Amino acid sequence: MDRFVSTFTNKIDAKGRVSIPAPFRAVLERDGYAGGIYCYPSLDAPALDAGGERLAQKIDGLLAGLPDYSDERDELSVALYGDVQVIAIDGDGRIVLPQSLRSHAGLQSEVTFVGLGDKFQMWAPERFDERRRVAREKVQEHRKLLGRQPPRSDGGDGEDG
Amino acid sequence: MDRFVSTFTNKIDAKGRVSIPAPFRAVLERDGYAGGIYCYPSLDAPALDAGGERLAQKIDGLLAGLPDYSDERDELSVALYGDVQVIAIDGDGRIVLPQSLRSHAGLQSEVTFVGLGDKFQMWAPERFDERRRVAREKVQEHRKLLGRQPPRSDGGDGEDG
DNA sequence: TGGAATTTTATGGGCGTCAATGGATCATTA
DNA sequence: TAATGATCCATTGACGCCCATAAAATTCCA
Repeated sequence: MDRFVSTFTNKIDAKGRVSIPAPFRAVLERDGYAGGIYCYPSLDAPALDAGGERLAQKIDGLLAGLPDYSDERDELSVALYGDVQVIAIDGDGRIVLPQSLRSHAGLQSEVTFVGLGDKFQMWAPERFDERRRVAREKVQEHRKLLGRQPPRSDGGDGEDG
Repeated sequence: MDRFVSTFTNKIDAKGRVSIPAPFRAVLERDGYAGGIYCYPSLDAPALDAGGERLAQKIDGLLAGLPDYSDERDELSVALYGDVQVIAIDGDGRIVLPQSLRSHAGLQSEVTFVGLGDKFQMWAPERFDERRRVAREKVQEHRKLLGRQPPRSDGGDGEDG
C-alpha cells in the first residue's frame, strides 16, 4: 500500500517544526524519497499540497503533453512549478514550513495532514473541519447520483450512508 | 462472494479496543486484507461505515474517471478521502477507534456491528435499537402491502455478542 | 444422541517499542 | 560573537504485540 490515506493532526513547536505522520513518511520512502517533499499552495483551497517523487512526475507528465514554448505550457508550468518548494525532512521526521506557505494555509499551532492518495494536504484544523462539512454534502449529492438504485439480484451497493 | 451479514455487539475495553466479530474478519481476509480497514462517519446516520479493500476500490473507482488535477477531482477526493481513516487490526482481531470517529457515533462502552453486504456499520447499541425498530415497522408495512403474513412468532433475533 | 474434549472467540492485562514533542548542543555565517 | 539553522538527545504517552482466562461453539467419540 503506497497511497496517502487517513488524516492526522500534529503540533507545530516553538521552532516551527511539525512531525510528518509516520505512515506518510513510510509512503514517501517507498516512493523513492530524494531529500525532500514537494510542497505548494493548493490552487483552490486554503491548504498546502505535498507529495514525493510520484507527485513530481505527475506534474511533469501534465507538461509533457504540451508543446514547448507554447503559451499554455508557460502558464501551466508557472502555475504548477512556480510556487513549489522542496522541503527537507529532518532526522526525526519533521519539516519546517516557510512563512509564505504557512500564511497561505493559515497554519498556527497545529497541522492536519489529509491523505489524498497520490498526495496529501496540510490544513489548519479549523479550516479543514469546515471544508469537511462541505465535502460531506457533496458526497451526499454524488451518492444520490451514483448510488440509490433499486437493489438488484446482485445486491450491489446498499450504500446506506 | 463473501458479504458482511448479521449483527453482533462487542465491548470496548479500558484501552478503547473492540473485537471485530470473527465472521467479519473472515470476510475482510478473503477480501484481501491489506493492513487495515477503511472507516468513516456514515453520511446520514450516527454510525460508522467500514470495509476492506473492496470498499477502498469503490472509492477509488469514483475518482478513476476524473482527470488528474482537475478541480472536480480535488474536491471529490477531499470529500471521499477526507473523512476516511485506515484502522489497523491487531493480532487478536481488535481495533481502536479514534476519538473523532467515536464521538460521531456516540460510542461509549459497546459497539454493535451491522453487516451491510459490501461494508458494515458500527453503532452505539441504543441508537441501533432505535433504528432497527423503525426498520421493522417499515418492513411490516411492506408485508402488508405484499399480502404476506410473518410466518413465525418472531421475537428478538439472537445474534448478540 | 448425549456428553466430553477441543477449538475458536471475546476480553482483560502486561510490557516493549516507536512516534511525537520539547529541549539542548553543535555548526554556520553574517 | 550573536543569530540562525541543523543535528542530536530525552521524555512520555500511545500503540503493537504477547500471553492468560473464560465462555461459547464445534468436533469427536462412546
